Amino acid sequence: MPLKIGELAKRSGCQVVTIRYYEKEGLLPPPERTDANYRLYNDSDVERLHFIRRCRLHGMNLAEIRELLAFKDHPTVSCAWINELVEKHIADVERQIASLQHLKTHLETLRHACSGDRQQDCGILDSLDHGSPCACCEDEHCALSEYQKSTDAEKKARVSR
Amino acid sequence: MPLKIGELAKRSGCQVVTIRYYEKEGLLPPPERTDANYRLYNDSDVERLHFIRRCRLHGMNLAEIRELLAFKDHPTVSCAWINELVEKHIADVERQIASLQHLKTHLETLRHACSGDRQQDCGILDSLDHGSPCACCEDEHCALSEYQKSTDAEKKARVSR
DNA sequence: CGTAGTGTCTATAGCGACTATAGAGTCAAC
DNA sequence: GTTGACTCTATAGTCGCTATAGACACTACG
Repeated sequence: MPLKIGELAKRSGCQVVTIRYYEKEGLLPPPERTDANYRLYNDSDVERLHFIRRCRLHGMNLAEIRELLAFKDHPTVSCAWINELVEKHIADVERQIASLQHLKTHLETLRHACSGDRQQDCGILDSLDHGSPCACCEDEHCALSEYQKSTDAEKKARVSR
Repeated sequence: MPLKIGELAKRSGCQVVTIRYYEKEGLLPPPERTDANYRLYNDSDVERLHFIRRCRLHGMNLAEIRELLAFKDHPTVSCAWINELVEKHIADVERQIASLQHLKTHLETLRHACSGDRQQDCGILDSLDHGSPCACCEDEHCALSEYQKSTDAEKKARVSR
């Protein structure tokens, strides 16, 4: 018994609009329709959507998922590249963690820079104004500025809600 | 001696278009102009832009930076809320780190799921198809799905390049 | 039978912080 | 005078959704 889009949304934990969006983006095939033009999904659609959501949870972007789906549909070559994809994501995640940990030490330095309750000469503002965030940031290879650069890749592999 | 926009970009490490964007967004005041309508920046603009970039590096979004700048320009109230802002960012960053570390364990499980070199029955694809990513994700409070939710806030405080 | 409430449809615009592109003007050096 | 680097404005694109508007479909209740 086929599902309407709302039921599929409930089962997959994503929103109705997101399902339609995946269809528009070519990740889900155009489903059958009722006489009233309502979308009808079958078991293979349910599985495909779950696959997509799992991939998103693993930080993959839609282009990568499209590739994986194409391979699933027509596994013509070796899957070695999938290993590489996963390795790449692990490396990405490690880089993000390192950057965030560094960022955290910076923020903690900031936190102790001001006692609060001041109308002027707030130590935090001073620090944001003049201080280099920490000694390591004096040189070119500050992890915090690396963090900036890393976010492009990061942005592309983001899951929201 | 005032700077043209390209020189300011070099000094601040951000791009020309980004500077114009900050002006459009009201973070930088409209600068003076040459007869040829080129923007001219003075020392206080340089400082202000550095302040903005440092804040961005600390993961603050443009709305927060606008608030900080307004306070810097007219420090009429206590700066206690700045401490709160920093605390909030630390908590955010901690949440992001936890989510990413969890994501990493998931990806590492995936990595060992397939030896590669297969045309069919790739273990990684199987795992993405059917497996729940890890035992902890069987219940409702999986950190990985928390990761999904956290990214809204995260997205708002992102620095790219 | 009407109607209220929910679900679905399409199309379009908005989010955040930029980034890219087009087409035109400016300036310095050769 | 012409090449190349720089600047200007205005507009559209990025990513993965999310929100909105206006219309149609379906079900339950009186």
